[in-house]
Amino acid sequence: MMAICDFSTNMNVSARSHRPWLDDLNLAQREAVQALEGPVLVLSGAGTGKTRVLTARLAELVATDTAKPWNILAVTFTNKAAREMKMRVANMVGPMAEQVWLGTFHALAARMLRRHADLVGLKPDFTILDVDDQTRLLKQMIEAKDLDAKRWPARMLGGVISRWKDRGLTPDKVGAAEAGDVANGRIREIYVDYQARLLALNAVDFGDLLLHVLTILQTHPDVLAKYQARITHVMVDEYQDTNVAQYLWLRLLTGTRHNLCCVGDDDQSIYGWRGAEVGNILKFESDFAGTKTVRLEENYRSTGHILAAASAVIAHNETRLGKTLFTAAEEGEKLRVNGYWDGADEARTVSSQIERMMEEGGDLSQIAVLVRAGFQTREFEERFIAIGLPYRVVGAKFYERAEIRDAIAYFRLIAQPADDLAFERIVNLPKRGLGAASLQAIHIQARASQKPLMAAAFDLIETDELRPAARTSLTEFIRDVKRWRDAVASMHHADLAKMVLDESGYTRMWQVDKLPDAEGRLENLTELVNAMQEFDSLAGFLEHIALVMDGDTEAENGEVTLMTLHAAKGLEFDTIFMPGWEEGIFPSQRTIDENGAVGLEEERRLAYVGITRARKLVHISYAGSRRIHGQWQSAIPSRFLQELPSDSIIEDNVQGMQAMGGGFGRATPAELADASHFGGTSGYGPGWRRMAARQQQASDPSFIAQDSGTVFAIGDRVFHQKFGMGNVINVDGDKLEIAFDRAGHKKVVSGFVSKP
DNA sequence: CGACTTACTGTTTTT
DNA sequence: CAGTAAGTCG
Repeated sequence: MMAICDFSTNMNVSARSHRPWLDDLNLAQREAVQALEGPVLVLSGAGTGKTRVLTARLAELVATDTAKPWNILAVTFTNKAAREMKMRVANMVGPMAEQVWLGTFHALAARMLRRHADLVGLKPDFTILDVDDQTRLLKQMIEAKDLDAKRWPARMLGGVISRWKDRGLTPDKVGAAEAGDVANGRIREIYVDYQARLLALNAVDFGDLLLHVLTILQTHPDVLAKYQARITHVMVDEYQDTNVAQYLWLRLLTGTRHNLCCVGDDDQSIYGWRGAEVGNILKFESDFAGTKTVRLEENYRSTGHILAAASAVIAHNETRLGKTLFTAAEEGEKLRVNGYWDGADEARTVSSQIERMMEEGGDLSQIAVLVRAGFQTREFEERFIAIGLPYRVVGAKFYERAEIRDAIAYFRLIAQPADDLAFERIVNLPKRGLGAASLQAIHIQARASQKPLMAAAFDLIETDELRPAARTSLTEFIRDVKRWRDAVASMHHADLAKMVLDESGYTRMWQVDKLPDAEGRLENLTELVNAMQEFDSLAGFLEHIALVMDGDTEAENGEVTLMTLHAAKGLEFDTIFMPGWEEGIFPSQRTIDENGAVGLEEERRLAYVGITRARKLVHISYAGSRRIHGQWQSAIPSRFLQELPSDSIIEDNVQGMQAMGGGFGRATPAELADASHFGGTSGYGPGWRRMAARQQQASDPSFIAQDSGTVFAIGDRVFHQKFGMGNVINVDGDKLEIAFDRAGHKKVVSGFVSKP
């Protein structure tokens, strides 16, 4: 600690002083850390100490006085990564770290754009729209253009436009061929209008943050020159995930100096569908002459078998730069590969395995279940709830919940009077008797007077355009908003937020709501208000939520983590479970349909990412049949299973899977597709029989007899081993929905509760 | 205008 | 199956 303080006050001699971040680096890491000038590409495989290299290099730049902190631009993709880097650098070089331009692409771009907003026709207080706003805006345009909204859903068109923005294409740069026949060839026209509409709203979408800055840098040499003068050294994390716009942005800022250090792993590029361009990392060396390439190949995370498995799988990809991971660690346990009868069987067995690990003194927070798609978490959640296993789902996005977005719309309307989208969202929420007709009238007024909806509404209530009831209601609404707006200056924004939610009737709307999740929504609102305390202004808070969509993902102790493979990137656990390795699910059928071989390779990288998350133990599994969209379907084990090296895995076919003829390797797809293969020797009946039994139970809405003979009804007082006392608020088959006194609302299988 | 019914459609999602 | 979006009726 002393050394750090010392150092921060005495940095000029530091080049020769002890630099602790250089200790314990391996040769390759040290090489990367000390290559301070010119283009540097660090290819860092999973678990090779990438973050360490990045932060050490940043410290080294400052310590050797190669660059002043304020000359350094360090870019990450996630706020989490930015936060971590900031913290670690601060630990190394002290408070100077504050001076580094460090943040996510979007946060840095937003900062630049606010500074130069006028150059692209925006005001500095522009609103950052999220995908939802974007979609609603496009929907309006599609309707206005008389396009078939079914054939051309707003979400899809939004996707097309976003991909263009990812590639740095403003409407004028989109080629005719590019547009193809999307929206009957009118997609460019929509793009043009959409951009105009955003400008009129003084709003930008995520893609615009970068695109506008790009435009500014390209068309205003003076502005560009200022940035280039200030930024002498650039560092980029997760370079394999950059899109073309980000690449162009980096190129412009790097100027002719080319002091650019990019760290990434082409084998972990899993965001291609979101516009990430693996090509960026693949062509780095030819892009920047004289590139020094450093490969980090020593893995400090996983055992030999895990590494061997991951390497074998990823070796099946054609398009890669190629790295050979190695470790000094021992071989460790072989990967377990299990086949199960169906999804429920899989969830049940995985849960038991976790329970057993717990009994043997394992740590739940060191276990993660990684799935391909979000919907797959459900089966596990239900099982975890049933046996009372504590878990958390990563990626349940707090700020995307309807009630949070509604509340934020209120705040936005207060902070940004011209925010038409916010106005539309809440003008009739809670119901104020302002339906489609009233909104229509406001829209007409707004268009005629070229004013925002709020201002137009104000004009409208002076006329007798509206029906008396609507007029009174709207007058009241406007009066309220004005009053809240006046209170901004005199109140703390968190208090104001609470007041707004109460006075608008929004809180009451949920209080009187009888749906079981209403209570949870109210809790979320309270949490939102609490979260606002942390910020020093309403505007600051709104900027934060626009750019930071990750809620509190703080890992708590004693919980199994349940998440998608995408969400797992960058994390590590002792034990990883990867269920659902079946054709169609993983690799995803849709990715293959849409992107063919390229898509398949991205899926394979996902498998690589998943396996390499584990330090000690990997459990991979698949089910013989699965219910998808309510239909039972037989499944074929994933092709990735065959790519696992037989020396590093143990096929542990359990529970009646002997009928599979020795496992996934030898059974032909045709054999596997025939569900009867699974049924023969299994102790479980055929799927349809269990289904039928379940449906019969479910048909009686309020009562159900359990094995124990206990009958539960709505209103019953019950006891659960893990959650304590509660009241039954809903009965659905053998699933009870219970309002626990202390643990909140949970779904519980009736066998796990008893009447006191 | 709003409550209710029927049809449809289901990935991944750092910001 | 289950959640949503559009459509219909009072």
